[in-house]
Amino acid sequence: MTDKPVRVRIAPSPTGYLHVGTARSALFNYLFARHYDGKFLVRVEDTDVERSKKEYIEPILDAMRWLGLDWDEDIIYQSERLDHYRGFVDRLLESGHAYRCFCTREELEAERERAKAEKQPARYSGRCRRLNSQELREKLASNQPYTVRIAVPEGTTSYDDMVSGTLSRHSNDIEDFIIARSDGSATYNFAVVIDDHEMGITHVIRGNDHITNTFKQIQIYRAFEWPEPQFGHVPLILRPDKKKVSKRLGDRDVGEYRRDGIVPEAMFNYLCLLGWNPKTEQEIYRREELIERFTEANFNASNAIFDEEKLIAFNKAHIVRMTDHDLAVLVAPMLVEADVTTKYWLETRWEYLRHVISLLKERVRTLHDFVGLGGYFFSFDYTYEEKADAKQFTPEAAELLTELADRFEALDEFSHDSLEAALKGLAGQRELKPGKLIHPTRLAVSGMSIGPGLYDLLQALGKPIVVERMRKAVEYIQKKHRT
RNA sequence: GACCCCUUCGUCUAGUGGUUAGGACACCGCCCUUUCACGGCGGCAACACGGGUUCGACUCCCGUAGGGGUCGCCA
Repeated sequence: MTDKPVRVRIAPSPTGYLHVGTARSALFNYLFARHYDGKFLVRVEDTDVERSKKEYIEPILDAMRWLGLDWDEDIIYQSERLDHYRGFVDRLLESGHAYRCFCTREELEAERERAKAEKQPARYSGRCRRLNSQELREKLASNQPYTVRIAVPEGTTSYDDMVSGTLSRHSNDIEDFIIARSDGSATYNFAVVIDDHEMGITHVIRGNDHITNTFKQIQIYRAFEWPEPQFGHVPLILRPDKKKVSKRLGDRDVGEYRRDGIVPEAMFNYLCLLGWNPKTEQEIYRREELIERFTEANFNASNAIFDEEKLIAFNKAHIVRMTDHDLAVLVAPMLVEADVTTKYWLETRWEYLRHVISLLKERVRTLHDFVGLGGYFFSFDYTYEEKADAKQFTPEAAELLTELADRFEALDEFSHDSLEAALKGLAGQRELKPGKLIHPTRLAVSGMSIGPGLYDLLQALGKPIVVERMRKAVEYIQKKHRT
C-alpha cells in the first residue's frame, strides 16, 4: 500500500477535552500506524496563543492514554515553531507562488458582505495578485501592513482520497487563501503543511470537514514541490436527534464517557466501527484484533450517528470479557468514592472484591452498576426495595426467615450446595415452592429483588452476615406489621 | 447562496448486475431460570425518489430530494 514507512499523526487543538470525533480520528491513525508498523505522532495545534493554554492539552492526552492510544516520539507543539514558519513564507514569496495582499480586514469584510447580498460565492477577488511592481513598491514604501496569500494556479486540483476516491476542485473554488497574517505569523493551513512535511507524515487521516483544507494544503505542497501525503477523509460522527438525547450519557467528550463507567476497550471497539468495517459479522474485538485487521480499504463514506445504547452493549460485552482483577482495579475507587466502603477495607479483601465482581459482571451496563447493584456486599445500610418489600415481607415470610436463619446458622459448611439443601429442605417440609423462601431471603440480605443466584450470593456474604441480616429483616417485618 | 461529500431496517452496517437483501444494537414474543442478567429461538423493520443503461438493477449513469461539511489575518 505504500513504499515508505507509515507515519501518521493526530493534531488536536488544546480545547480542554477530547471530542469523540477527534478521538476516532486519533484511533484510526493509531490503528493504521500499528497495523503497518509505522509511527503514530501527536502534534498540538496551539498557534492561537490567545486561547491555547498548556493545561488545555492535558485532558486530551489523558483521554488518549485512557483509550490506549500511545504515541511515538515527542509531542510537537506548533507554538514552539512559530518563528520557523516565517522563512517558508519568504521562499514562496520569492518563487512567486505567493504574493502580498494589502487589503484590510474591513475591505475584505465588505467584499464578503457584498457577495453574500448578491448571492454570489464569497471569495477573495484576487485584487492584490494583480498589483504591478510599481504599485507594490509604493505600498511597501508606505509601510502598509500586508498578509501573504498563496497564488493558486488556474485549473483543477485533484488528488486521490483514501476514502472517497478521486476528488477535484477548480482553482476558483479554492481561492488565494492567506498563509501569513499581517504580523508575519503562519496560518493554520500553512503551518500544517510545513509540519506534516518535516515530520515526514505519509498519510493524513482526518474528518471530512477537512476536505476544503486539503485542497488548500495541496497548493502549498505543490508550490514547494514537496511530495504529498495520502489523504483520507473519514465520515463525521453526528449526534442523535436532540430530542432523543439521553440524560446520563448526553455529552460527546470522551472523558465524560469514562466518568460514566464506560471501559476503554468498549469505547475503542465502538469508535472503530463507526466509519470503518472489518467486513465480518463479528463486532466485538480486542485491540490486537483490530490492529491486525485494520486497513484503509474498509473505510465508510457516510456520516454516522453515535448510538449510546450500542456503546452500552459494547461496554457490557467487554466488561464480561475483562478479568475480575482488571475490573476490580477500576471498581475499587468507585466504591470508595460512593462511600460504600474504604480503601483500606478493600485492600485487605481483594479476593472478596474480585469474587463480588465475578458475580455481578454479567448483569452490569456500566462500571457504576457494580456500585449500584453491589453495595450490599460491602455495607448494610441499604433500604428494602419498596415494591419487593410490600410483596415479600409478609408475616408468613418473617416466620420462614426466622426458621431459615436458624438452619443456616446451624450449617457446618456454608456453601452453595449446603445452602440450597437447607433452603429446599425447609421448603419441602412446609410444602412450599422454593421461591417462597428465596425471594424474601434475597430481599433480606441485599435489599433488592434482583441480583446473582441466591446461593452464590449467600455464600459470598458468609454466614454471620447472612444470619444477621435475615434476623434484622424479621425484626423489620414484625415492626412493619405491628403498626 | 457557492463549492464539495453522503444516502440499505429507528441506529451502526454487509452487499460490488440475478440474494427469501445478511448481521449487530434497540424493541416485541417464547425458552432457560429463584430474580435480574447471560444464553437460545422467533418476530418487527431498510435499498430516498424519478429517469435511463441492461434480458435483469440495492448494485452502473444522470437528475431531484434529503442530510452533512466548508466558505476567517480560528484551528
